[in-house]
Amino acid sequence: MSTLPKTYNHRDTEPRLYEWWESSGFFTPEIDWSKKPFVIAMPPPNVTGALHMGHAMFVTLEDLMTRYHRMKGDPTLWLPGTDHAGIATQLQVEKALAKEGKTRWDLGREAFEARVWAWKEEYGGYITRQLRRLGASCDWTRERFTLDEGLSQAVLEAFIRLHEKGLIYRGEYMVNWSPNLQTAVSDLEVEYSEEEGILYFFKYRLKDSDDFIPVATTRPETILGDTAVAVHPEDERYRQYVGRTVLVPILNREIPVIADEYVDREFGTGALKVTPGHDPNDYEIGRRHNLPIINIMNSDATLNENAGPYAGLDRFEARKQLWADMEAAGLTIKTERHMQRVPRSQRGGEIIEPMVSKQWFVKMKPLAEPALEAVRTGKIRIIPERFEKTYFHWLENIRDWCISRQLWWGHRIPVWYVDGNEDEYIVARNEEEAYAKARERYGEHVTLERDPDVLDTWFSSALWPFSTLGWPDESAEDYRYFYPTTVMETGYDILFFWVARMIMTGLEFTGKPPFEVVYLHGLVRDEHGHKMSKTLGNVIDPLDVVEQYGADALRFTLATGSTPGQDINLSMSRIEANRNFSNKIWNATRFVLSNLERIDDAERDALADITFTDEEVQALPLPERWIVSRLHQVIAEVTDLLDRFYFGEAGRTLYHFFWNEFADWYIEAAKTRLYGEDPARARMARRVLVYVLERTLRLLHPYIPFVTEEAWQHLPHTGDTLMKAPWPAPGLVDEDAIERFTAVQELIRAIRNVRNEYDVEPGRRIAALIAAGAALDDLEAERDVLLALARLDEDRLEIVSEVDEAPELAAHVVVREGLEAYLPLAGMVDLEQERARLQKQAAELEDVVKRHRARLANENFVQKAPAHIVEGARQALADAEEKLAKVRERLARLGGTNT
RNA sequence: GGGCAAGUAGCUCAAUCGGUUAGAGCACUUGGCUUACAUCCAAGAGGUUGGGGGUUCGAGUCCCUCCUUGCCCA
Repeated sequence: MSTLPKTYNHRDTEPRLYEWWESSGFFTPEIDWSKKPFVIAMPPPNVTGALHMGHAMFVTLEDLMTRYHRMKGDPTLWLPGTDHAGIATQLQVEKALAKEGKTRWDLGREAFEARVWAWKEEYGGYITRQLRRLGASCDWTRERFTLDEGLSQAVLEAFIRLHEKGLIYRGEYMVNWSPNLQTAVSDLEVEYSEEEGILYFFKYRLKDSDDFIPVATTRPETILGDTAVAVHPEDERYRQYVGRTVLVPILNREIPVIADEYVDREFGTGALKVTPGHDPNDYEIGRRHNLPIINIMNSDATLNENAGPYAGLDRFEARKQLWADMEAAGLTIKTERHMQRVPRSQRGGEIIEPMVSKQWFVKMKPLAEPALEAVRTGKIRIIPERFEKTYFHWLENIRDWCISRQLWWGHRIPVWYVDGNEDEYIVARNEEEAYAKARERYGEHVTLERDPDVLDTWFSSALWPFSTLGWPDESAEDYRYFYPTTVMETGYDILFFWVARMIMTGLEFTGKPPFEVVYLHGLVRDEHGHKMSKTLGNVIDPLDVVEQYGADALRFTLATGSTPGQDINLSMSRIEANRNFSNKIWNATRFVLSNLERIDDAERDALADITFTDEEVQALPLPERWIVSRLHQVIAEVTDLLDRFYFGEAGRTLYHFFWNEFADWYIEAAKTRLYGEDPARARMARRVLVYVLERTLRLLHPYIPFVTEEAWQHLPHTGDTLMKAPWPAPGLVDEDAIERFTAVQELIRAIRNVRNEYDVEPGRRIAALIAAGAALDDLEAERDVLLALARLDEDRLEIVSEVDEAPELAAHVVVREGLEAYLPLAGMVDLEQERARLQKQAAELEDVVKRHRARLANENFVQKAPAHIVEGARQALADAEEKLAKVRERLARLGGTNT
């Protein structure tokens, strides 16, 4: 033991233990068909991403659940993996190529894909190694990647089945176009920001007239794609123009004036230009009125030939030019500053252009219905509950999902076009099958060309809980045993992106909800609630924290510092405090070990698998009966809290128990036995120390796996690893012992308090006369504890049932009914000071008495409140009255005015 | 415009879906290296729970309203 360092060293310990756990196969569950497994599918991080606090958060919570259930004896699988992250990864590789002065087009599709795979091989291990540093006890032998052979099969199967059901279709619709990425993105991948822009007012001149309709727009370049001007049917100002023809500025194309109720008469001029090709609302209007759609933009957001003289210009350049030309032509009216919602790409941040384009979509309504039902009926429970509302609202208003992406990195859409005709196509599992089908339908000489697009990454993620377990092979053992999974734990920010879609696909393809519980955690923010961002420079790197304070400290902070669905502001001081907690555990263990150094083998063996029967607990002295009972209470409490997903509360309960009860009180009390004369008592104390410590390590292990395992390995134990030690079973709780030891604690605290108030040096032993009342036997028996913890003088400690003649020059404390102490602090007690002290106390007690009297005087309270509450109030009142009487009595004796 | 959340000690957070002295950690004050730990120990101070109104015997907790901040959706 003397070899154990004074401070716990997480830097050496954590990697060493992790390597040992993993190489020992502790993370891999054993399939036992007689038991229901506990399963979590890890939210797959981007394969080439870097670890951030969000990952640390999910590792903390999922590992906590995983370790807890594993110790409870459930076959537990936490299945890890990574996501190919189409856009993000492709961008990274394109960036690397750019440094060589190349684009993906220079390489060609095949070479580029090879390049991305090489990139994945090189950097793909980073993130998973980082997850290991946090202590993630997931089963790496089952690690999956969304582009794996198996998962790709699942994607194919899902696409084909949805297509066969008519739930996948291809069509030309308004989509969100990212000019930077040159791909369509889904509605969810667009964010709207409030920004100041300019509202441009201009004239729509009528054909064959000098008259004009004033129109306002935020995007003048779209004028070139206008196919109508719309006014409200009841708008007196413009009614006369409905049905007439106006001329598109500069182009002089003829377009109609139409009436539509959509038009907001209050906005701008009350007349709306309609660009069905480049605005979602206008697109709808266009459909209602059968307006032609003119696309004026190329995929890189330069204008195309439909823009006439502006063809080839960038969208913003064209805006300037066109406006200048219109000014010259006298068609402009004015410009105004204007707050507008700008659609920006969730990824790159560039302005998204609404554009009509041919894409693949999933029809969502039929999928959404069962998903709504599953949550409504409670087959899936969302924690915290309030997110159910958000979930319902989104699914009830769901729109079709654009799943095609004009990228090269991802699952290629399994569609082949026939003889260059995009309207004729074959859906197949591979080219061979596609040709076979095509030949059957179109004859021997058919040629096929595969759709160049890939699927949205979320399409494959949506299948994650079952694709990772072997689906579509429903006979796969893993699929049969581990599916459906138990808990889906992730951030609330991807409730729509991911969780809802998993539920929809799970129900659609497996007929079962993919999990029972959705547990949503909040975002990790900086100390003052700001979102961590590189530009703000407030990013806290989990790896730095792990290096400085240890993974345990970070985990405990994340686990206890938040409630579900609530953002957490991560404070370094809290992490430091939790690092200190690890150290506390370490040192308590060192203390216990130091007392096991000289014991014989028989005793050591007996300590290895220690339990206490109810009879044994009852036979223990008071402090031991107290701490063991408290341990048993804590076991029951923490187990219950964990089962109800109250991870923060359970963690805090353990922290408090370990530090403020076990370390601060029991260890101190145990010293009187360990250093005393009686070897049997010392042996008894060792048993209790080891028992309580070992069980508490088990309870804490899911939170702080490293320090607990390391400590446990040094203690006498059975089994290889704490990871697999059984979750502690509750035992006898002696409420009476808890109550009586609490009285002892109160007495000691009261004496300490007086010592402090009178500035007695901590080392000095003082005399005491204790009127113990009902506590007489306990105090007699635990005289040593009293002496040690209150620092009393052995020769001048008198414990009696009642005091007849109270000493004059002594500080007086009333602990509770019948329990008082007189401390004749030789030469230190000043009567004036003592009177003042007691008077202050009396005043406080009077307050308490008054409050309880008032409550009990209330008829309604006594009648309506539950009996135990009323009884509690009566008890509290009696208590306070008794104490007050004693204090007053003492005051009277000291000759103080009894105020 | 609609929805949701948050507002509690100087700071960061709790308070287990109504029960009475609102708890921690950090910071602060006083005193201590007491043979596990100064990453420590003992004692202490610090709150009208954002404002106002209501329901109730009883409200941080439920209802209404207003203010501030953040998020989601249109």
